[in-house]
Amino acid sequence: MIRDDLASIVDAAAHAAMDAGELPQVALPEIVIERPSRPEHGDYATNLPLRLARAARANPLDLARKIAARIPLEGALAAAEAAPPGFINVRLSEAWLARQVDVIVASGASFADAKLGAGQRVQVEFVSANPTGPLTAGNGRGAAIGSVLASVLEAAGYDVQREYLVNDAGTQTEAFGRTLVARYLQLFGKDVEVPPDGYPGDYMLDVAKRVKDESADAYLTASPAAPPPEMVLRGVDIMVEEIRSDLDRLGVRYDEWFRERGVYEDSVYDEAMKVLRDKGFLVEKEGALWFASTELGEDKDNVVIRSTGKPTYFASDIAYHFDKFVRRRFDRVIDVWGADHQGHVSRMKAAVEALGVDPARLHILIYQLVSFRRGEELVRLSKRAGNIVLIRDVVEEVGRDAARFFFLARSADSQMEFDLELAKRQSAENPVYYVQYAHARIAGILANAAERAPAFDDADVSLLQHPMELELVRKMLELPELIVHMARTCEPHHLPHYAQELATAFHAFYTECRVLSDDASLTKARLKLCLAAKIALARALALMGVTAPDRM
RNA sequence: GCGCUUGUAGCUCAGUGGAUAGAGCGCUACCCUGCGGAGGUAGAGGCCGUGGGUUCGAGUCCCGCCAAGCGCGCCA
Repeated sequence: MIRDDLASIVDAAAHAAMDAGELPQVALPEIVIERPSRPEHGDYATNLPLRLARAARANPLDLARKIAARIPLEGALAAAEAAPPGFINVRLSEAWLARQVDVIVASGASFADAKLGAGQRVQVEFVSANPTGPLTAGNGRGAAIGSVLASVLEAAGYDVQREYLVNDAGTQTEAFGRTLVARYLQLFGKDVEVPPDGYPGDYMLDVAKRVKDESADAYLTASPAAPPPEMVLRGVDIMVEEIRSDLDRLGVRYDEWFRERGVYEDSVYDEAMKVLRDKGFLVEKEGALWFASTELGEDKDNVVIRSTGKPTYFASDIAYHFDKFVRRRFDRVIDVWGADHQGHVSRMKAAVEALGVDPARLHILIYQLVSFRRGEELVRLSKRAGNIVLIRDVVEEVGRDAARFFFLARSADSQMEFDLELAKRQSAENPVYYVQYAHARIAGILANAAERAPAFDDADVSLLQHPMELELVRKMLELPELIVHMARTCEPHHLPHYAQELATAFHAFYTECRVLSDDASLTKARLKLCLAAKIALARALALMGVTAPDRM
């Protein structure tokens, strides 16, 4: 990648200047290559001279001149100029830029792939909402962030596994089971109330009906106080099917649906607890067993086994992470959690550390909650309230593509307000259509060309010299850099903005430069440029899980 | 009270310590006898919450304050 190459070129130039005695021998800081915001500052810039000035006790502009003079102008590089107060601005060769069209077309669907991950195994776990109800619209944000982050990591060269943790154990599952039994018995005309801590939503009636259809009166003697385990499991399975289909509507797929119950059945839990016990992290107080997280700098300890003898959710989460790191040996694990879980981040990291795993291998990505409104009316999100917005409703209202684009376009750190009415009303003005339109427009031109223009495999791309043509190429070349940046920072929200900029660059080119003309050579070159732009747009859209239509 | 996150254009939001802070929507004025006008061009609109500090340089880093969201269970 040109940006990384440039860093080593600058590094070499600085060393060459030192060896020549033009600047004192000092340790170089990390070479930062940035993209200047103003075009007259070139394609890339480095502030190395400014950072070096103090140690070298020299004028930064002077340093810039000396280092710039030693940057070889060959291949991709056309100019390296010192600029006050001490930048080196680098300009790419226009001939080289034009040649990249051939490179992009040749790489096809793998355009912008990077090797950052070097095949490391990464797990991205996201959504993992309790299977006690259908997914809420708020879960959609986690789904969009998690799935796109996974795709980005894949593009960056990681071996990625997408996982959903199904919480099929614990108190909430028990409440779900009690509700299921109550609803089931009601179907037989029995006078049984849904327990106060249960789930009153109508969907539980549907679950109960399915259980009744499948098992008839097999559970007629069951009591809400003691739900039959296999009945609860069947109910959970039905709920998971629903969740799976909700996610499918959003275009989200998983490699693994991991059952929380599994950590108890497969001795993972016992092993994880043994590790903690052996290391002295488990202490008994007040009749319960605690994880001594204070020893790792936490401000308080946390219960892992209740005085009733039952493990807490934290205990199974510890076992679950033991499974991820020790059993399944992922190099890195990324958990995508909603802000309501943010209080668990540091204790989870402490637990992982206590298990003997470097906590840096665990990245917990917190996204702020989404609030929904319809015009002026605020919509409360609670599975127990009737007024809930489901992800399937959002997808139905605004469409999968717009929903994903919208959820994705904001940084995970910022809260977002989703006005369903606005999203629906403005759907034609939604940026996602702008991007898709650019793709469809290119597809239209290429289809048109297939009929009345010659094949362009042998196009001479060196004819691409118009500023708009080169601007479009520059924008395409940002994608590989962006993928690496997003993979490093776990920030997929840059993708929608990039896609929009790329679409703008294409529209600008299209307005300025006629593609199909009497000039056969230029027509071929521009058709090839169009194809390259289509490839780049399609890749950006594919990473977002948004369709790239040929017509709309 | 303590912790995490946020505060940038009328609205929704971008902005890897750099050079004159950006986009979309909305608003104003333009551009169709040629490939898809779901397009393009131009303009108005900003004490980047606030007060200090670090730095050659701060929207970006540090501290205080104000405001908002979310946490602070032997729930998950």
